[in-house]
This record gives sequence, structure tokens and C-alpha cells, in this order.
Amino acid sequence: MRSDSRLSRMLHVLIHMDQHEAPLTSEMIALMLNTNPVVLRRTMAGLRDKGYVQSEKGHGGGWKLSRSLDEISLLDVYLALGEPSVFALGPTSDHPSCLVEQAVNAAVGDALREAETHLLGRFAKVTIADIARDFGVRARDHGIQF
Amino acid sequence: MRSDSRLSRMLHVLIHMDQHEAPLTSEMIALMLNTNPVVLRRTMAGLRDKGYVQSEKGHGGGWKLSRSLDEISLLDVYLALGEPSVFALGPTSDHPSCLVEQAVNAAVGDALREAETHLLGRFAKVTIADIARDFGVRARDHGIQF
DNA sequence: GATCACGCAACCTGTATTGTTACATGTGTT
DNA sequence: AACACATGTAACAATACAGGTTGCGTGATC
Repeated sequence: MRSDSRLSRMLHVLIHMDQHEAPLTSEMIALMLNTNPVVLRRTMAGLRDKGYVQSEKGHGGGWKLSRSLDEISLLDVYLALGEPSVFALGPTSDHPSCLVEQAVNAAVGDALREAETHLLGRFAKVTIADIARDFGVRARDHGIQF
Repeated sequence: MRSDSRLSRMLHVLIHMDQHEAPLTSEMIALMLNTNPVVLRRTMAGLRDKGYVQSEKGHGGGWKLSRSLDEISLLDVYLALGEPSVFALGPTSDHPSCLVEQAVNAAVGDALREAETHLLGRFAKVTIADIARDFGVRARDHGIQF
């Protein structure tokens, strides 16, 4: 099954926005991400609604951060995207009449729920600034080639 | 994103096979699972190859367990299905040239890998017999209506 | 030898995600 | 005021993929 890369993409964009003083247009960003402007706007809409970024129209317009990267956690971005489903594994039907199926769903569901809680808990502890710092290390290792 | 229900389905089948002395045909099982015989055989092939079930052709043929349910863990079934991807979330591309993207993938990848290790560790501790026991409890609560 | 059941490859389908087009609205430049 | 730039959004098209279907082969039992 193909995985949803929107979370990674948005983190990627946010860090680039932080490195760049002037606003970034959807077209520039789409080029970086190998996607297209409309899809990008669609995805960024969630972040805008949550107040993490803002967009401006017209000349010199585009996207910019409305708050510092250390005030945005990985979880915040995840939530802004509408809490996309974490797992590619799942139960059969929502309301099985078969008792065996119910028992199976309970067992698998419990394990998945626990794993999800764990993962989101970790997401909550990582700020995008943390990731940006790691980028700084990598850049230094590569002789600062931006 | 739509989730892969094969794991739950296989657990479901295995427990039913345990409750049933005679072999179950693909057609009967497909009927139970609301799927069709060919898809079922496709999925069961992995379990057969690992030696958890066996199939026989001709009259009175079908599928039966080749080992006890307390000797099969949830992890075993997962592995038999070819280790389907656990997460619906993922990185962008495998070998990004952008250092920001690399940092993002590292951060997200670490969190996902940890969550996966955790989840599979839990899968390893649950046998299908455990789930079958829970089914027994549910059946008793419902006046044993099989 | 007729029927039953699995094995497997090739193809079709339904649907969710992603990409595209088109047009409206707002903003800054000339 | 006219124009170029940029986002916002709806409607539609293309794509990807899990699941479903058909068809034929093989072996087992009756």
C-alpha cells in the first residue's frame, strides 16, 4: 500500500520557509517537492487554518511562517493534516456480527491503538526546530552546500 | 487511505478452522469473510508455505490447521503475509538529495521504526489461542450461539 | 470418468489519492 | 485604471492498488 507522505512534505516545507526570509510561492514549493501548486495549497490549507503559516496574494506574496519552528511539534502538523490514518493494517468491518471476528478486532485493535498512542506521544515531543537543527548538522558535514 | 485487512481475516479464519473438525473449503471460508475463494487461497498461500495450515484437494478436501493455535503468534501470521507495511504514513522518496528532506525522513523514520518494533514485539506475545479464548468468553456472554 | 477442490496466472473493477484545468478573488506595480 | 502576480476552490481527469473475477491446470475422491 502506498503511504501518505504529506506529513514529511509539510515538515520539509516548513524548514525551508524558515531558512528563507522572503515568502515562498506555491509554485516554488511545488517544484521543490516534485508536486504541483494546487495540491500544495490544498495541503497547506490545514496548517494555515491552525495558524502555523499564513499566505499572501499578489506581488511578493506567497507563504511564510506565522510562528517559530520551536513552537510547532510534529504532532501539531499531523493534527493540522486532519489526523490521517497512521496504520496500513486494520480490521475487517466496523460492526461484525461474528463473535470470532469481534475477538480478533479487539486484539488487533488494542495493539494498534497502543502503538498509535505511543507514536503520537513521541510526535508531540519533537519540534520542527529539532529537525531543523539536525539539518544544520548535516549541512555542516557536507560543507554547507545549500 | 484504505487499510489492509488480511491480518485480521487470517486470524478469523484460523480460529474458525480450530472450531471445526472437518476441513473448510475455500468457498465456505470466502462466504464467512465476505470475499471470494481465489483471494482467500492467495492469502492462505503464505500460511501454507510457513507450515501453519495445509490444504487438500478433491472430495472432502479443504483447509486445516497443521499446528495448534497456541503455537502460532500474531507475529507469525504477520510474517507469513509477507510483512505488509504497517504504516500509512511514510517518507517522500527513498534517496532524497535535499538535506532538509534527509533530516525530516530521519526524524519521522526513527519514530515509525520505533513504533513498529514496539507493535511487532506485542504481536509476538499474543498467540491466536489467546484470541480464541477471548472468543470463548464472548460466546458464553451471548449464550453460546455459534 | 465425473466431480470436487486447490494452484496459479492474467485480467478486470472499485475507489481513494493525486494531479490538472478553470475561474474567482485579492494585492501590488506601472 | 490596467496589468501581472498569487492564492482559493470547485470540478474533473489520471493514477495506483487492493480486491475481485475468469479460466485453465492438477490432483484426489467417489
